[in-house]
Amino acid sequence: MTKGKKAKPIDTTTEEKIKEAARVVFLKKGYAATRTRDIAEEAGINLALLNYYFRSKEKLFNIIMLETVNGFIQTMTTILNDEKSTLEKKVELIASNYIDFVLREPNIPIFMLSEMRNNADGLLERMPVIQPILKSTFFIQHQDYVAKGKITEPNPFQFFLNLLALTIFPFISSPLVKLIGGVNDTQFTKMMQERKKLIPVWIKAMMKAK
Amino acid sequence: MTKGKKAKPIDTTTEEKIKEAARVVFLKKGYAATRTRDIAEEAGINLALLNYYFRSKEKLFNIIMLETVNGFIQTMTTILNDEKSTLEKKVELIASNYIDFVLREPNIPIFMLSEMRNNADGLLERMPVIQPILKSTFFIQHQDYVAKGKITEPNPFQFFLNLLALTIFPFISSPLVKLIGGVNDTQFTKMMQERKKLIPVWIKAMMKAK
DNA sequence: GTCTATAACGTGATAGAC
DNA sequence: GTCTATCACGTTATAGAC
Repeated sequence: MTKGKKAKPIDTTTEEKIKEAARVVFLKKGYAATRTRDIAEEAGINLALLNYYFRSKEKLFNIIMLETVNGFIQTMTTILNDEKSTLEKKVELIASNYIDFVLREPNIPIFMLSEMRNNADGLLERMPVIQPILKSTFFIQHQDYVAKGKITEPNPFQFFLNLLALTIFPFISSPLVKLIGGVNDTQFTKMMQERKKLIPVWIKAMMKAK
Repeated sequence: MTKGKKAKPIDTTTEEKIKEAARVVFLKKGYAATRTRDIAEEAGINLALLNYYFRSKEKLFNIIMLETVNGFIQTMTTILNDEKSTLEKKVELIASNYIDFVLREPNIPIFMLSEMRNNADGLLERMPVIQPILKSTFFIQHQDYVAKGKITEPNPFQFFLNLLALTIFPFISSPLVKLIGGVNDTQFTKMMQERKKLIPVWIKAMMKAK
C-alpha cells in the first residue's frame, strides 16, 4: 500500500496468484493443516509451479506470515505515532480502523496468534517493526495523562492491552459468539460496527475508573 | 472431576499417561502439527500403545478436546448460574477464577479457539453445555440492571464479551505481550494477578459509561 | 514457464512376537 | 499389555518432457 508503485492489477502474474492463494489457505487453516495441493488448487495452477516459484512450503509461508504481521503492525505504529492526534483520538482510530480491517479479513488475528504461539524459529524477534511500539507517541501521551491525573491506570501496557482485547477478541472468538449468542454473520458484522463507537466510550470510562 | 470415583492417583495407568501426554502436546501444538510419535515420546511409551488404547489420533484428540471445552464451559456456567451472587460478584469470580485457571494451563484459550476456527465436524454443536449460557442468571441479572438504569449497555452479550476479552485475550496474545512489552514469564504472571483486581473495576466503570 | 510422472520422505496405523 | 518391525498412505519436492 505504501511501497507499491502501481495499484492492484486485475491481471495478476502466476507468482502473485500463488501468493494470493497461499494467503487465503494459510490464513484459514494455519501452516500445519495446509497442504501445498490446497494452495495449488486455490490458485488454479499446477503443484510443481509452487515449488518453481517459492522453493518450499515453508519459504512461501514465511513470506505470507511476514507480510501479514508487517501489515498489521505497520497500521498500528502509524496510528500510535501520529503526533497530531490526542490519545482519545488514537483510541478511536485503532478501534475503528482495526475493526474495519479485520472485518475484511476475519482470519488474520487467530492466524497470527496461533502461528506465533510456539514462535518457531523466532520469527517474531526478526521483525524490527515491533519494538518501537513502547516508545510511541501513544505511550508518551499516556504517561503524560497519568502525570496530570487524567488516568488512574499507571501501566500503559495494561491500557494498550485492553484496547486490543476489546477490539480483536470478538473476532478470535467469533465461532463461540455465533454459537452461544445465536448470531449469524450479518448480525455479527453489525455488532462489530457498534463496537467501533462503543469501545472508545468504554476505554474512556476505564481510564477514570478506580 | 464430577464423574470419577477416586481422587487423582499418583501412579497412573498407561492409558492415563497417554491421555495426559496427548493433552500436553495437543494443547501446545494443535491437532495438525501434532504427531502421534510426539505423544508417545511425551508419555514415555511405545507408539503402538497409543493406537491400542485409543484406536486413532483423531479419536484421542476428540477426547482431549471434549474434556477441555467441557471443563472450560462448566466452570463458566457454574459461576454464571449461581443465584446467590450479584452480577458484580460474578464478574469478580469469572476474572479471578479464569485467570488462575489459565495461568495453570496457558495454552487452553488459544488451543480451543484455534481448533474451533473451522469448526470441523461441527464439534461445537455437539456440546450441549454451551447454549444455556444465554439463559443464565448472569444474563437475567444483567437485564434487571438495565431495567433499573444501573447499566447503560443494553446488550448483555457485548457485556459478556468484554469480560471474556479482558480476561482471556492477554493469554492469547502473550507472545506479543512478552515481545513488545519486554515482559518475562514472572512479570507476565504478576500482570495477570493485577488484572484479577483491575478487571472488575474496569467492568464496573464500563457498565456506567455513556 | 508449465505440465506429468515420480521420487523421497514423514506419518498414522497394524501385524505379530513376546 | 507392550514391544519391534513394517505397511500403507499422503504429502512435499523434483526430474524431465514440452
